[in-house]
Amino acid sequence: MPENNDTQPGLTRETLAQAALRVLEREGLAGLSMRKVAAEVGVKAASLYWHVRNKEELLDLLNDAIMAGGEPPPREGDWRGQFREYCRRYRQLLLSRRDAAKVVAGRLAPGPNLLRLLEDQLDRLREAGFSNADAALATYLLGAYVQGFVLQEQSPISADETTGTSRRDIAAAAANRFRALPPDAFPNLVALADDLTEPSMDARFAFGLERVLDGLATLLPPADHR
Amino acid sequence: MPENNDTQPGLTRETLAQAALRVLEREGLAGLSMRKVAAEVGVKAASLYWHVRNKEELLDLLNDAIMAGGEPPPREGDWRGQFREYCRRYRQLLLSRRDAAKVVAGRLAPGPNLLRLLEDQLDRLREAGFSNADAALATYLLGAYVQGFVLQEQSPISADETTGTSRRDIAAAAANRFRALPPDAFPNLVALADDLTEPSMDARFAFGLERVLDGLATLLPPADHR
DNA sequence: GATGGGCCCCTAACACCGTTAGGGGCTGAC
DNA sequence: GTCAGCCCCTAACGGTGTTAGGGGCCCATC
Repeated sequence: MPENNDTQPGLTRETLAQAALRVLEREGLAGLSMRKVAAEVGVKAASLYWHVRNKEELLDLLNDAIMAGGEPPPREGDWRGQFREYCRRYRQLLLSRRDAAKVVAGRLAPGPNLLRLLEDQLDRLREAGFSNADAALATYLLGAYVQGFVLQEQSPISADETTGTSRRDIAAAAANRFRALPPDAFPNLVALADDLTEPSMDARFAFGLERVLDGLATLLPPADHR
Repeated sequence: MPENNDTQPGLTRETLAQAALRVLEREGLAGLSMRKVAAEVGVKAASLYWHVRNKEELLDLLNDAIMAGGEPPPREGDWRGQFREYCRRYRQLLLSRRDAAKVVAGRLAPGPNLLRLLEDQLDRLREAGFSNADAALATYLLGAYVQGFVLQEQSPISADETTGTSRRDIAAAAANRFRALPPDAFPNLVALADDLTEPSMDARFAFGLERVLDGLATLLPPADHR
């Protein structure tokens, strides 16, 4: 009653996924419950089990709904620029949805939208000159890095938008925590407190991304490195 | 009563962390509840809140208890061999504990054991010739990759030891799923089905790891690359 | 010796969770 | 008219994190 009743078919798995997405944005992953998703579509919790085997399956739908926002970058320039942009977009996609990294992270079952992106990546990697085996393994590497990075980035402590503490403040606080360690036991953490905390998340991500791309470049004949 | 009552102090945060570790091994992260951890130390759930602010804090303790098993590799050979072994050990540490990746993944708060390992890594990276800034960023990169990888590796679908399905079987099943896709929409997934599913997890991890190490090597003057 | 205060655990309860059993309308086909 | 199917409901089960309030026990202080 309080929410949507769109077209005739009443309740689709697609409608459910969209509702789950809205609940996720509003309440976070911990607050996403069957009852809330049901209420979002104007229905009681038990009714969801007609459309979905269990919550895990709903999370699979949610996962695919998140990946639906993924748009491959334009196919121009060298492979390196394309994949830099690819990873940049993937990170932004995850950051744009609350707790998206946690939803996507442990989920092996690839939905249609992930398959679409995977297919496109493989095509570009092969065209760039990578062997079939290297192309396949490269997609795993890129996915693991981006997901692992955003998972840390999106962790609750660094993403509290509630309080007025800016990113500069929490970085400074972290630096002070490093500096306060016993210098004889942790000389490097004390000395590098600024280096560890000062770079922005964008800079940290870009650093790792360039290293990964460098590493992939060594698989190509030297002429194609860029 | 059913379980431990060791030394005098009765119940320490350390004792609690060890109990949580045992419950995690037995029931998995989803089955780890305050009540079960309490029962493991012979106490009722509400009593835990004397020692711990909430479940999140208990998970921080658990996180540190997992990281306590991390042992830095011997300090011999070139930096590259040392960090290859470092990441190999980190992966094995996470794999050795049920759901360890999920526990460790989103957790920013570094416990003493993580600080100890971080300190050691920074020391080796600086000694290898990396700048302070590069050393700091390199630790983030290595952590993100290993955690991201093991998180996928340890995901429930790939880690069902209950059924008798061997790893070969589930790999073959995944390959068949790729091959069954419409070939005009997913030509690369169909063509590379074997390349995507055949490599063992060890091989996939090693591939990505070598790429990351290659990428880090480019930051050093060419003489020090190995 | 009595008294108080910290420590540490308890019972009871609250609101919420995922999931299942069983039932009831409503629609379209035969 | 009847039957099957779809789709939703109420009610309940056992489990969850967390809090309120209370009660022993030990040790220091008056």
